[in-house]
Amino acid sequence: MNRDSATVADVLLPLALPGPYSYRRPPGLLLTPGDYVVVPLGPRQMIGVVWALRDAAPEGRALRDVAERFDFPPLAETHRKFVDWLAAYYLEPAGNVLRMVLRVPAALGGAREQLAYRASGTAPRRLTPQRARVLDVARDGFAMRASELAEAAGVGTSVIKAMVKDGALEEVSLPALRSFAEPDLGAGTLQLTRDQEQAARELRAVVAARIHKVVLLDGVTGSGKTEVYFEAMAAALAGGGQVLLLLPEIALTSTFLARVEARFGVEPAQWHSDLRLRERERVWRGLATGEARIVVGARSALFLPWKKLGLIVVDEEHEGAYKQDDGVSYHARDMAVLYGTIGKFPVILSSATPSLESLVNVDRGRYGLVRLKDRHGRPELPQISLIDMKTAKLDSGSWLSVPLVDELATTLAAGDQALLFLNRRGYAPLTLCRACGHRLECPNCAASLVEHRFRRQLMCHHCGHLEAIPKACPACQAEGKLVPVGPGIERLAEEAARRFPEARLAILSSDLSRGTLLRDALRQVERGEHNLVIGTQLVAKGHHFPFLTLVGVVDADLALESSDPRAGERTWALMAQVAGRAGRGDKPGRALIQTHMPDHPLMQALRKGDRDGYLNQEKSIRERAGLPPYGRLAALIISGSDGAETERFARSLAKIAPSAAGLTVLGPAPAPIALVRGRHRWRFLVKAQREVNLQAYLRDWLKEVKPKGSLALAVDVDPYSFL
DNA sequence: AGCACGCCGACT
DNA sequence: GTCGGCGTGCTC
Repeated sequence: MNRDSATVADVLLPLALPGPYSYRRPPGLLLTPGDYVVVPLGPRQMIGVVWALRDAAPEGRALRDVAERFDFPPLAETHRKFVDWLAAYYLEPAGNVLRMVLRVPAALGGAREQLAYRASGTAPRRLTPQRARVLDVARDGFAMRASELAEAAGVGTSVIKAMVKDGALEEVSLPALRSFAEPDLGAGTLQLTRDQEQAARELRAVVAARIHKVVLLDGVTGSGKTEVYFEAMAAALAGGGQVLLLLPEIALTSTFLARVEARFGVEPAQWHSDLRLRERERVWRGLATGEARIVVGARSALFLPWKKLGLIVVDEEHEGAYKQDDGVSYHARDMAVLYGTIGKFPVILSSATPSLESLVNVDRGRYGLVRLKDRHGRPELPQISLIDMKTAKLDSGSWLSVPLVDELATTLAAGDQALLFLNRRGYAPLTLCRACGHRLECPNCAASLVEHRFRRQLMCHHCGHLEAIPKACPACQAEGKLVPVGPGIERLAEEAARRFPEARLAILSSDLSRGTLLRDALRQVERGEHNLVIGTQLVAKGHHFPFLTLVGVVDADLALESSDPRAGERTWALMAQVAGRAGRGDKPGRALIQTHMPDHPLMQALRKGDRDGYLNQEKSIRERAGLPPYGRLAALIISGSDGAETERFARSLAKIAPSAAGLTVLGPAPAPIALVRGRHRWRFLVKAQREVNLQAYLRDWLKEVKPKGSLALAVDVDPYSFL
């Protein structure tokens, strides 16, 4: 395409439109695909990206002019393809995906010095409600730009201007954005074991070949995978590319970042949800210009405007948290692989408990495999013993069996650290009335309310609904008859404190509020300031507790009870990871697992440490059922505020489902939790053979469907959660 | 995502 | 009689 002669620019806007909109290129404005531009849309101006240039205008439509082009490096072609492919894969409008790229509003503004405002300490002459809100925001915050301040306070910028004039706000100029230093690849070269060196050599060779290839790096906790993929990162950086290290959000700790910094001699750019706006802006710009070379980030870092990515490492690749909604529901590991395919660069998937998907891709020869043994020659898992809860001694009102209590006592007496794992937040998952049997339920969801005793509230874990714990049963009005049923970690902590009054207890769950509180608590545990740790699954993820020698799993059956076909695989990973927390350099770890199903193949495999045996069995079950990774799935969720109407709509969809070879439509059926946030939910499951074009089928089926009123239809390609 | 247009309830 | 609630639909 001759760019100078092109008269029409197709501009993708960050909106759920069916495709790019066409604008006229004003003479004198040179454009190239990928340019960030401002275009008029209805009454307002919007930022978009030039997706294509053309010579001819479409028939019968008067085009409006591109208003402005930002003086900024264009979005790379690879990245634009990535947006298009991801959109097609998940049946999302491309504009919705672009929105995830353009999430940093001010980043295009320029690196110039910017004015910001903060409270001066003097009261304004007149204190209007608007001004009070601005002061509220400005007082405890950092200096903010006028627009940010206005938005945070919910006022117009004129209020800010007037307050500056009044002396209530003072003007400060924000320093220009800090620049990124060039990594020093020799800065922290690490002494590798022979095993690690061999693995690093293989990965370096893949990176040096500059081709697309996926390699699974499989090694137990403590085998030194991190040091090995650092070497691959160094090779990619040496080749001039940018590098992305993806981590589950929870594993993005300062400890981990410090390791990266030590190895590469520079502070890596980081990307996660707690980042301040200004830092976001800095990273976004740094990546687009190519100045920033390394990003350690959570899943949304994939959408940063990479100039030239040369390698993605996905740590903890099995982690289910990689599939979640950030506006668009995508699987970050799968999309990392897709990006590598488009950008023709390698992708490394690292895990101590690889996903079945990745292992099957290794079997098929599509992925390479690099396996690392434990540094100390220890087996993959610490010694695991099962406690059969059908026969074990258990005091009444207690959740810890006698053998587990004995082990805990021994461990604590020896001055070691122990961990009790229970994947359930709150005090009790269920509250019943002893008089009439009534169960306390969420008013918006078909789910029990969970008692949170520390907060003195009942909480719904599906919609966040909170209410006070009632004195009388809401059904029969009987007083003092409500009883908590079953344990959550708060109740477990109560028992632990009763049994071990001397222990220094730590309770870790996502209730600690995300972010800094939790990070602090984890650091205290790492330093050994607590000797008895009680936690939900977040303690299993990527944290190293150097003093821990005993792990007790209070209820291993919980995760197996779900209707999700990946339940077994997930439970294996969870148990292996929790158990893997135990043990340190000189002392072997031990894990005790309480279960009502000691004969279950999963439990037996855990006891024997037989990962491959268990996974082979799991593979054959999936293969026979045609489930992923041997077949493909998509879920269709129909929801609406009226139950009958929602069901009718779901059934009408079933009637128009086209029939196709190699593909089965199951449903509609009420979703496992049929009511969430006051919305009734029905679900289809589409099961297809691998070679069937599932997306094409879904597009064809749904092309003329327009949900009316409160009805909504959502498509989940490759579903992970079956809610 | 905004923003307008549009059709039904409570107010100066 | 109007103000305004948010459902529906459009924006090159």
